[in-house]
Amino acid sequence: MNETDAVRALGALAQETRLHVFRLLIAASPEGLTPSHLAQAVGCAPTALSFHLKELSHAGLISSERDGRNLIYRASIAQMNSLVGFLTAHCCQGASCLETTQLSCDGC
Amino acid sequence: MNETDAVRALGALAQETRLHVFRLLIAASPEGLTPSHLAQAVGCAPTALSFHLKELSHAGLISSERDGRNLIYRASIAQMNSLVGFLTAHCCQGASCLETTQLSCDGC
DNA sequence: CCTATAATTCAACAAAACTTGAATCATTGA
DNA sequence: TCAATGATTCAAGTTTTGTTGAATTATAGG
Repeated sequence: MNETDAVRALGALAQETRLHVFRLLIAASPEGLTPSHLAQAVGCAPTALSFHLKELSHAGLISSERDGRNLIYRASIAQMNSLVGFLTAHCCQGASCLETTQLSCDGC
Repeated sequence: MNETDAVRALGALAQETRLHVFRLLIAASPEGLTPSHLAQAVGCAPTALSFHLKELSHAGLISSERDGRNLIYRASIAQMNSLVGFLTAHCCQGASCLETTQLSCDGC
């Protein structure tokens, strides 16, 4: 994760609908959710949801897989860990800070 | 930290100049840096820097203190910890995830 | 093959964020 | 008190984001 990737990831999360979607996907890990389910859960039009899913996906924070007529979106825990690591690195020049550990999930 | 606060904090960090500034302030914790120093370090006009510092400040990610003619800006480690905690909460419904620890600094 | 469902893409518009230069405020020191 | 320095505010214009409805792609099932 570099500064450019971090800005993109942060920008992807810095929007009410997208943050809501992402947190639903985090909570629904590792099964994932379909766009129809997400659209209903966050109360937004399918077109708008697609736009937001693309933003999250482009930032590497979610991925998708087709299952028949449905798509299944899942949160990318690894990317989230990279982002958190990037944000908390080098505090106090490393002199007096404990580093954070990362999320470690069965099946994520 | 709630969803609204998180969107504001993420939005504050989701911009190249501001992320750069914030990371400089994290690395310079707990001493902090002046706007002149930051403007020179990130290569931006004083007016633009003021705008960005206000965004970060409004999001609670930094704070400032006057020292003569200078202001000294510092990163707010506590707010950063809250944000990271909010982002990583409820993964896998808590079923199979290790939580992250927080930054713990002497003097931050 | 045709229809229905799930989801996306596209183009147009509306809203929010960013940059710039000029003006203003606060502090220091002559 | 006046000039100089550090920093912010304001108003403008530009750019980037987000929303909407219509059209399009992909898949399943009759």
